[in-house]
Amino acid sequence: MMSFATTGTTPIGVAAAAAPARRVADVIIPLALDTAYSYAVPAGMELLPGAQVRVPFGPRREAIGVVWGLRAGDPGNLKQVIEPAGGPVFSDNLRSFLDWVARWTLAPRGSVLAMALKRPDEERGEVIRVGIRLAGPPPKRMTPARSRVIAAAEGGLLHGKSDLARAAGVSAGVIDGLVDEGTLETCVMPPENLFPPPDPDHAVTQLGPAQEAAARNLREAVAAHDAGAFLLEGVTGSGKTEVYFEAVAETLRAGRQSLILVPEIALTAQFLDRFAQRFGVRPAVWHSGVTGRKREKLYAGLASGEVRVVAGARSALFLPYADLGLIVVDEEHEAAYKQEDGVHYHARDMAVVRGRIDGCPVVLASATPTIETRVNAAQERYRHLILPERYGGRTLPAITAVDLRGAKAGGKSDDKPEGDGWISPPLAAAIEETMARGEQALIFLNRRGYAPLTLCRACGHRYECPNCSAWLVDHRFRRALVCHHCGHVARRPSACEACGTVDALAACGPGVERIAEEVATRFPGKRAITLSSDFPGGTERMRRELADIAAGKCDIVIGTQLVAKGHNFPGMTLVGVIDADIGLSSGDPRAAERTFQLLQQVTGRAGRGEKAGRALVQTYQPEHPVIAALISGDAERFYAQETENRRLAGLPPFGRLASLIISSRHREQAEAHARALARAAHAMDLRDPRLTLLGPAEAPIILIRGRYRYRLLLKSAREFDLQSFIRDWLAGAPKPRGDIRVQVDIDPQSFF
DNA sequence: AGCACGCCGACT
DNA sequence: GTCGGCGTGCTC
Repeated sequence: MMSFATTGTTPIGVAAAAAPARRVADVIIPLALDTAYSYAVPAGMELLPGAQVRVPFGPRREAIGVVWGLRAGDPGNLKQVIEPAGGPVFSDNLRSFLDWVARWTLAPRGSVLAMALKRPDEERGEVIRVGIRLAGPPPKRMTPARSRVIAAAEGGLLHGKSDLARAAGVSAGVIDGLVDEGTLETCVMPPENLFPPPDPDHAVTQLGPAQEAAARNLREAVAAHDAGAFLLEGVTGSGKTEVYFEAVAETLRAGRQSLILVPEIALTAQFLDRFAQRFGVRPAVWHSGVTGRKREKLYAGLASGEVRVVAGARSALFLPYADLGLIVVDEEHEAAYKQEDGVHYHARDMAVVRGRIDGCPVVLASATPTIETRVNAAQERYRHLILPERYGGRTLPAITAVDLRGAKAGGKSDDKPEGDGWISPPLAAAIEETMARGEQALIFLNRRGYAPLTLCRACGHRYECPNCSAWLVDHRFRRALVCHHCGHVARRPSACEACGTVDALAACGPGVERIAEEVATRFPGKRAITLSSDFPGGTERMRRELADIAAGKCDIVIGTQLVAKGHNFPGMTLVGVIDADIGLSSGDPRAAERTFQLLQQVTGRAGRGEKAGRALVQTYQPEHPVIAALISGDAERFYAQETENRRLAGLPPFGRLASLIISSRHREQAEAHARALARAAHAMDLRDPRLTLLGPAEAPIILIRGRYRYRLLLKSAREFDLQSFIRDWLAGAPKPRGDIRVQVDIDPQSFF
């Protein structure tokens, strides 16, 4: 059944000839396996290192893997490579990069390879596209629809059938009729060129002096194949995009490829059109939603080098480029660059590594760079390019705090919201004024649902998630209680589940739905819309609503962090923040920085258009460094303080944070193993103070996709090799029994 | 990730 | 007796 009988033995007829090279291929299979498996290379088979091969795997399976190395050696009774599998050859650079990522993330090499092997499912034949062109005399009976079609088909050019029908405003039936009459004829259209080459000199932009200086630096780095990272920092509207477009242009002139990494939500038509204005065509786009034939063609086009510029989400970083000459990471600070399932990696950092390995510059662009990137720039690991000015002298919105503490803390008591409302009198007045001027207002509250806590008025029972003991959030619109950690959904009961009292559920605290209710009663007749990630009707409907808002068809927008990024609302002149303190006490080491950036982004939504904007920020902690920095606009000082805090706490970028994720299908097992590891880590703290166990010993266990997960947080001094420590530790720790898995996330971005 | 092997409860 | 549930471990 297997080929053991013949492997290692030369077929009789060839035996007398010179001994054939005995070659062994070490192959990585794109499964969660770290080891390379060795296969005999049959005599006469041409194989290069990095080639894709079909190999037997297990008793009755085949797999497509990548040759990680070729060596001379005794094939013994190894199985044989079945055949080369076509597709791009993975270059030495790419394999080194994938190895590096696997080592860094402690992920199996096969899992990392799988991210680069987005293999087309099947080689499918070219679809024949039917074209239509004008061929004969006008039809005997002319109708208005028919004349429109003929007018649209004028000039003898080829038209796609559906395109032509759309252009003429008729159905395909009219065209079929004209084909039958002989006026039109069908023919085979040449395959569509999906990726027309961008033209570096299509529409050269006039740059300001600071932009020009930055662009010159980037052009030189591209031309010199200078493998280094740049931080390109500039406030919104300072022209960062134009500057890195110049680096893309230079890469195009050199005939090499550019990768522009963009957070997936920012891959909008707006961004692509901006590229098209500069380069004549839209860039190729890669993200999880690009599927089927388009994905296959793009994959092949990148590997052949034919596709010159790709704009992609983080997964685009792992593709087999033929000749990568530039990587741009736009909006470097975006948390979307962190992959938190499967292989845990941060695309921004991996981009810098790929640039090193491939020998090309990496540009990190942001208006609000993260602390780690700022420090890398300050320590001159990254070169720092600054665009200090906003285009056209437009000003940033004026931000004021609304002190909610009331009289006892010295604030003005009349600033507190009345009764059971959440909108304070100053904010309400500001909304009134904005409405009176016919402008738009945005009310921001980063909390989905109606109320974050539900309890029974009769017995005080709190509704908690049965899986992870987090509070269940009241979603009145969906008539459900929802766990925001694990997604558990329960019907909203009418009687208390503890004491049975009917209609005694009390909602505590505000969520966006509750604010929407308050807006509806306080501003009757105003058109209001609530935007959050559980918006009913999906992305398509959301997109339409956003377009309506931009067109001014809405007076008041109530939203979660969804409204903070990406979308531009030109008519928005007021932003009200209901609770700026959310997130400040979350225990997340990045809480302050995160909150600051979020509030900066959302208040920055005011006054993007013609008219100046302002923002009112409701808070119980007006003196908190985050709020104070936001009000004063002194971001630099805030970052300096926050950097110092991190240094004192030994957190990134001055140390490393890692979380061990322990997961099992059985809650008790996950708990027991996590406790054992925590004890081991604690013992390690005492022996080696460079490594510390952080966070609450009793972290919640949460259920994600059928597995209970526990997160153990560690920090270590920068020079301490956390990865090798964890590897050794896992090797020495009592073997996890059962279905327990341990994963590692270096520099995790979020903590519950 | 599959797929086989194996160890327990339910059935012709 | 053996069919099949899924828990466990291996794949050059």
